[in-house]
Amino acid sequence: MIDYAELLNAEQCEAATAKDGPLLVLAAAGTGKTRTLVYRVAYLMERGVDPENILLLTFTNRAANEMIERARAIAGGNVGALWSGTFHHICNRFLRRFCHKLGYKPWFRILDQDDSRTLIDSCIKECVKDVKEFPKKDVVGGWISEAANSEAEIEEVVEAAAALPVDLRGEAVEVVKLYIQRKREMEVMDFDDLLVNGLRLLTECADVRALYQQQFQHVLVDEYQDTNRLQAKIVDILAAGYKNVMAVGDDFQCIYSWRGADFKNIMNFPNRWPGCAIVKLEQNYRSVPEILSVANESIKGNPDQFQKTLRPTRASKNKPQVFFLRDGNEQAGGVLSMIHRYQDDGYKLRDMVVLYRAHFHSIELQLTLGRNGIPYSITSGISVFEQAHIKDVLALLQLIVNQRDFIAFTRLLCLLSGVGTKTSERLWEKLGHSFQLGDPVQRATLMKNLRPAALRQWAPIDAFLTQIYDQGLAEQGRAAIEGFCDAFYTEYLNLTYENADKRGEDIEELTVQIASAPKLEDFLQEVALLTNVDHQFDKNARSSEDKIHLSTIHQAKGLEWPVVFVIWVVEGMFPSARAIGDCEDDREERRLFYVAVTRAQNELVLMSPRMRRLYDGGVMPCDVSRFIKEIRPELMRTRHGMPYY
DNA sequence: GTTGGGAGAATTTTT
DNA sequence: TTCTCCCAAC
Repeated sequence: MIDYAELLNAEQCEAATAKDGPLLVLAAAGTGKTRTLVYRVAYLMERGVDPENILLLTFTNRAANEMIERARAIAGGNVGALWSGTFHHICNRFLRRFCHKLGYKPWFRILDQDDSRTLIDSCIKECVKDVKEFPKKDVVGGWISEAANSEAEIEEVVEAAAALPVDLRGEAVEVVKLYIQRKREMEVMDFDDLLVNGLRLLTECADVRALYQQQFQHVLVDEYQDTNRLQAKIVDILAAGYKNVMAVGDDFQCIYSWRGADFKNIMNFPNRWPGCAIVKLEQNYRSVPEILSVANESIKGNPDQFQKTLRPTRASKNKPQVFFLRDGNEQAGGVLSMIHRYQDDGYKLRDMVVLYRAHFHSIELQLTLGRNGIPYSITSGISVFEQAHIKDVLALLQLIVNQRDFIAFTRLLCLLSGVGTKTSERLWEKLGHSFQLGDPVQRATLMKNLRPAALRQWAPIDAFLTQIYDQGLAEQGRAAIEGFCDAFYTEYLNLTYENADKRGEDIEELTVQIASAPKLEDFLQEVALLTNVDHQFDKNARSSEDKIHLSTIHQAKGLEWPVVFVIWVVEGMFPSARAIGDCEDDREERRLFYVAVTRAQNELVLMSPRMRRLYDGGVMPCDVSRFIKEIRPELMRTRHGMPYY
């Protein structure tokens, strides 16, 4: 029997042991939100709820895994049987089982952003007369995603698009319709389709809806402030049966509205769920009072919020520091000397993090750290699984698993010199729109139609395919990758990339992961949904090396470190000029600043250079960020120039 | 049809 | 600086 009142504070305990019915937990930063959720799960299980009847929706897969592990430690048993993961992940799970009701095949593939943009590009080329004058694939992709996530018709979004001249609207709609058609033909879904179709399944198929409403006696949602319209609907439907829905979030930390997240979801939650109990968690266990003062003060100016004030529990320590520096290089030097100083104070590198608004803000710092032998890890912009060399290898596996995967086929064949998209299309026709790698007849057809140069490269691949299919090893993945690398890909890497060794290592790591996955098919289906955040922190947890971490603020969501640096706190970069645009709405940027500040436990260092060097060698002066100016000077220690060391 | 060179543009945040 | 796109040569 767990003594909740002993282990949790009064607020947390109230939330964790709340009686059935809708519940909104407003959990400010660092108030033990995860802890509360974990104990809620334990409490439900103690009360006899079967884990299979609990659904836990989280923002990253990593968060889900962490909660499961912690719950297992407390409640034991078969916690692993509970349903958990991101909305995309859970929808994927629904769809794998029931998508035939929407006319899909259960082996549909998930396109990652790169695949999806490539497909959009080919649609543009197909329907647009003057490609030069037409918006690029990323812009078009933005419309498509916006339409999906806000449940708008594509015509509306196109009409509202500022970047699009009126006379191109017709073509724009055509492009989007073709994209939708192509996805259907190829049996693929993009990220948004997972949510859209997941919701359709629940609204259009009464039996599926009833099944899951029956199953999920309790629905728990973490980071509810960052749900979008579709996600909120999904929650509402799933929880409609038992009405046991627990939404946990903090409107101060809504930082994904550009992706369709609408913090009105959390503001209106009590209206949508009458009789909803509300618990506020305001006792902060993470940060020293000096950091909380800065956090509270910085967020105060934003209107339309549930008023919450972080109450410190920790003893007083140092005030946050602000450094005004000359430029990015001096800033990097400043971070470096502060790192040394904190090491002298007994902090490890892994206790520290450097946060910034956008990935490219970290370039100088990476160089400086590298030159000075400070090991660092970084969650970069592209996911590990989105890098070209990984996708090349995965294409082979995808084709093994699904012989109709034209995207994978093209990717694979275009690796051969002398083969481009046209040739691959021609071959695909010749092969009858499918390519079974294990079929000697089809492979012979392929080889007959390859040019001599390409054929020379393909021959060793053919030989190794014969071998692994003879030995029945193809479906295992590991043998396939290793054979492919030996026969062709390692050499290709060496000829194509300077850092071929590093890429080779990535592939080896991938091989290990695939070998440890229960089923190749499942791994391939999930791989598009694994984020670099999931991957990065898994990897760090496994590694014993001591490294400082570099991250965007978005990716630092939900995490904490003893020492936090925030760099480039200057107007135009943070707040980002692009994010604010013309409408001068800086509320979300301010929330982002709040998130950055509240990651810190003991020490917070803000850095604000006076100028920025541009790529062409020019310089651009920078104003101090409004976020620094908004904080009363007496709350911080300020210094002009480099820190002493 | 493919490839590689050269010119040009441009730097948010991510499932 | 780095990536992307376009065009000209194979």
